[in-house]
Amino acid sequence: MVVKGIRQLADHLDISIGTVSRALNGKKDVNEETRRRVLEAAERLGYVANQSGRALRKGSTGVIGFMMQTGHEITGQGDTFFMSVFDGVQTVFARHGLDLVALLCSSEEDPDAYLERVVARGFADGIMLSATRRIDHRFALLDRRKIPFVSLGRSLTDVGQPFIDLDFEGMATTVMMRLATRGHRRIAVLRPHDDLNLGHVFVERCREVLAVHGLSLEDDLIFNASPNEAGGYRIGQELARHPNRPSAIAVLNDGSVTGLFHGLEAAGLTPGKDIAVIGLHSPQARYLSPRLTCFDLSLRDLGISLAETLLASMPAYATLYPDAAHRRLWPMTLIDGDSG
Amino acid sequence: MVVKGIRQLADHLDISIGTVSRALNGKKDVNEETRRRVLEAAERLGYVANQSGRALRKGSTGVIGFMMQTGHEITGQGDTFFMSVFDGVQTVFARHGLDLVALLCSSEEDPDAYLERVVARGFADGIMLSATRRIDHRFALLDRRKIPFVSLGRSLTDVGQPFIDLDFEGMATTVMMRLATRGHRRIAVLRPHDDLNLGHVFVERCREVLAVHGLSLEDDLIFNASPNEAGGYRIGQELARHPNRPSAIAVLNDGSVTGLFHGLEAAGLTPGKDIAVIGLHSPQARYLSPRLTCFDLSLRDLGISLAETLLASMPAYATLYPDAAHRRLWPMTLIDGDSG
DNA sequence: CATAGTCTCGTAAACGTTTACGGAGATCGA
DNA sequence: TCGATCTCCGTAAACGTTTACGAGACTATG
Repeated sequence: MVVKGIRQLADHLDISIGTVSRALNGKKDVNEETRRRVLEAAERLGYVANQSGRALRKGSTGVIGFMMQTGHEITGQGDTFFMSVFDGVQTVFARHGLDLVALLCSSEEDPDAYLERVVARGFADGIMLSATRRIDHRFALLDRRKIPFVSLGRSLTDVGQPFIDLDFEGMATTVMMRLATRGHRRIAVLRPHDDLNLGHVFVERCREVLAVHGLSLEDDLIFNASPNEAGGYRIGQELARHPNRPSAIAVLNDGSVTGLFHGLEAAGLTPGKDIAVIGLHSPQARYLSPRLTCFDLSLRDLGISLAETLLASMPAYATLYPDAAHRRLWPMTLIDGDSG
Repeated sequence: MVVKGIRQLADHLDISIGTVSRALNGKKDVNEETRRRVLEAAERLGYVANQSGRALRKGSTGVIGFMMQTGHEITGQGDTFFMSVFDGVQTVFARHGLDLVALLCSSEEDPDAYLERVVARGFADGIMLSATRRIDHRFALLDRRKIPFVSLGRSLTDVGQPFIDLDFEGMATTVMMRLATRGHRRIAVLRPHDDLNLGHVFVERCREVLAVHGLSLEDDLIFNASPNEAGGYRIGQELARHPNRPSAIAVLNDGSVTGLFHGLEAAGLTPGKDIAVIGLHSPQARYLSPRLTCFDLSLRDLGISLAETLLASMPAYATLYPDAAHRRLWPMTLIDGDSG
């Protein structure tokens, strides 16, 4: 048997709905014996408070939305990237009875309009943004709606909200120093869609680091490609027939590495020998040939930090996370491979 | 300026909230001029009906939940697999004002309890299941709660609900026939966690097909592994030192292929030469060395079909999809590669 | 015994929306 | 002119929950 409303549960117990509600919500002014009865009955009859009624009354939904865009391959993150981050986020949220859901915006719908709609509806108590663009209207939009949010990634158009981003500056420094000291003079960069912010941050820092070594990053060695295998393959081919071929390339597109290797090989070049390749973060790095030199980062921990940062900006939870990072660049450590 | 309730919007227009609501919802008994004014004002002031209030009154949320488990690598499908499916699902849902969200169940929470909680709360009007297990209590649970649902995958414990699953029988037939006629006598299978249903369906059909050729599938040639690179690597090593090594292997774990190749190579074996490898469906199939022989399937179309199937089982939409498939095995076509 | 305090519970209002119902005014036909 | 019909709109109830408020029954204290 399944009971449908608090009214039914209350009738069944011969108690008022007020007391039932208080018992279920752990309020103090309810007899322990009564509470036990209520809890037992709720468990046995499968009663769970209705989401809409509860949210309407409390003014909060207990839901946090992580916005993602389907179809489009835009982020450049690999297959299990988000699932690992989510797992970390959940660990934190579970402590507070919050639920994480992924808000899936179709490739046929305008992301800004989608987000505005979802937020205006009061669907979630907080929002997590990813795939942040250089010019990204979502920041101003969320700011106007006064909803707590955090972004996984930076933007030129942010509004002072908290964020966590990979430390692309640190990554650029590490990679360029390594390549320069190993004698590379012409270095290329492969980055995803130009609208995304991360590629710009990376390239900018690369230029600074290279300048110290008296080197520069040539414009014709900055490649954009879809963060998938086909994109990487195309660039591999392009590199091979480049009139003034670089001797190394830094790849921000995780999903492109396999394709890049293959594209190079198809053109007769051996990655790691004819051209050094350094990647960002690939779970399959150890299983490529040659083994990919790339970075290690704990995605689950990143998720935990992301969740804590968001909660710290929500009045109801702020005191619980007094020293959560407000804005943080997530450190990454290089792991040696055979590719560069 | 942003308006927060229908009351404010109504006051601003000097109209009753009833009329405003009717105007916004496209009811007929409202003057066209009035409707125009309401729509214009709502747009300008950024009013969108509150989710909780609307859902509470209407008894439906307009949300469909797709359940996924984070952390656990169990399905073997990556982010891009589901993102493609989601994109198809969305195209259908968008036509009806439905929203798809991914319900993310943490690896620390019991999936059955999680689903029960979400459904009992009335969070969604319909549910999509994936990563279906051989014995999967979620089917009975959803059946008991009388909520429309569809599963991407089969189970021994289903309850007659609609499903769509990959045609593992067809796949098994194609693969085994191909291998047998090419002279392979000892054939292995790599499948994900034993709890999942798909591996059993596949193996069963393999046995039947092989029997026709006077062959059998040896128990010690059926491998289980986590559907990731590490899992594949381990099996690669294991195959190499197998006392009676098979000459071919069918791999259901998409995420394991890279690792498998590497594991074999590390042990001195060349995939496609020393041992034939046929995969399931890998976006990077063309970019591996050797090129992976595997199957092609349109994930976006699968998503469309999945959505239509669900809607067909929901009273409110059933008449719109009179000939949606109730239970369907999704066809897959083999693409030649160099691996087997 | 009177009073104050404590514990427990019931009552009712409120959250924001949709919608059944009915009423006012306009139009129309006889 | 008078119903009848139609168009448009306002009123109020209902959805399921939480919670402020107050009341009744005890207990403690003097």
